[in-house]
Amino acid sequence: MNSALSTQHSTLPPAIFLMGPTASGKTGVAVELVRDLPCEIVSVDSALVYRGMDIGTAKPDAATLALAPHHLIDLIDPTASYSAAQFCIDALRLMAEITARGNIPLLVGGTMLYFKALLHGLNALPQADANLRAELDEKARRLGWPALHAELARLDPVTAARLEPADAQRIQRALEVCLLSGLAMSALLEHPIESDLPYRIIQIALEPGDRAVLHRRIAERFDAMLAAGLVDEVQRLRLNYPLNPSLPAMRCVGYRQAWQYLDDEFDLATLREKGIAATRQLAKRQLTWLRGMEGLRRFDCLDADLSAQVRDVLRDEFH
RNA sequence: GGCCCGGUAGCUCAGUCGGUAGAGCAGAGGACUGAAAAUCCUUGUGUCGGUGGUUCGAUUCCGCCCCGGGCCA
Repeated sequence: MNSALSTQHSTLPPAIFLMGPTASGKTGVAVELVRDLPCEIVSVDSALVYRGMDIGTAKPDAATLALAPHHLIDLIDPTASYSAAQFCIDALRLMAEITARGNIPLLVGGTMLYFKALLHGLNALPQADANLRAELDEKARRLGWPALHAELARLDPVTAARLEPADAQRIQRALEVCLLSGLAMSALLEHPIESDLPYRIIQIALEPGDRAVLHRRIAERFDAMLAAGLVDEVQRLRLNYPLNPSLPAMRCVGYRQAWQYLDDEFDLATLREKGIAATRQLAKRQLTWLRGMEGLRRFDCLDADLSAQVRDVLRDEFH
């Protein structure tokens, strides 16, 4: 049973999406595939882009990267920010380059918004404006986000209606789009997106058959991160960069909690507990994305022969 | 051994002047367009430690027992 995509667009070059929640074993599968197929890995992970954030992001180590190079890791300093739109630009460029070399792009990661944006495209919207965001933050500090939600209701009632008054991030973005473009974001979002990806995409999802086992893996991995020096890593980052806890990099799972621990907000046992809980919650959100996606080949990431199963399916696809 | 304080949701605890109980966290489900490992929404039945008694009715009052912690010996 071939997918509709593979039969309808058989003339297009192939690309593989390998998606899964944190701790599902994506990297292991990807490394196996690289040994077996002429693939190049493109990371689809909003946290792996940061230089110096290695332990807490479970970034593949040097030996693994030597065996299986990853594109789109270590792109920016933790003071900077990345975005879904920038990811799309970078990923499309890399996919074209990889294909031109005669290889298959293998996109691997857990940032489902990035996968979605790549697959379905993004509308033409103004990009983020740090100064405007700072102004809006300041205004929100004085008046509260519900007040800005009310302001949005005047500028863009359609968007305001679908956002909760407490959804600071989306209210801020919607106001930003309205103020920069002079148009309601909802109006801009009505334009059709031209986004036919010129690839025959094989989408693979890794999901745990038993959530409790994934939870155990998450706990073990977080303990390993602590043992490997996660707290020291964050301490080092704080010394080397002018960071603050509201930066996207320092909101990452594990980093946020280590930051609070270093600020004496709680003890080590609490850091562990909160770090593990935050990781579980991340995995849950990732699984919610996957559950709603269509056209995926789904695998139980807890199966012992997971890599072999995926490899066999891909071999069938390519022959 | 005696006295005191606890034992209520997975965890920390509140509460019921006697009418079978509710917060935070965790967990579960969901949303998702340039910060997305983000941001946000929904979701709380548990022999109220056990057992006798009083009572129309006990998780609540009384007795005994069990389990923690503390003080005195």
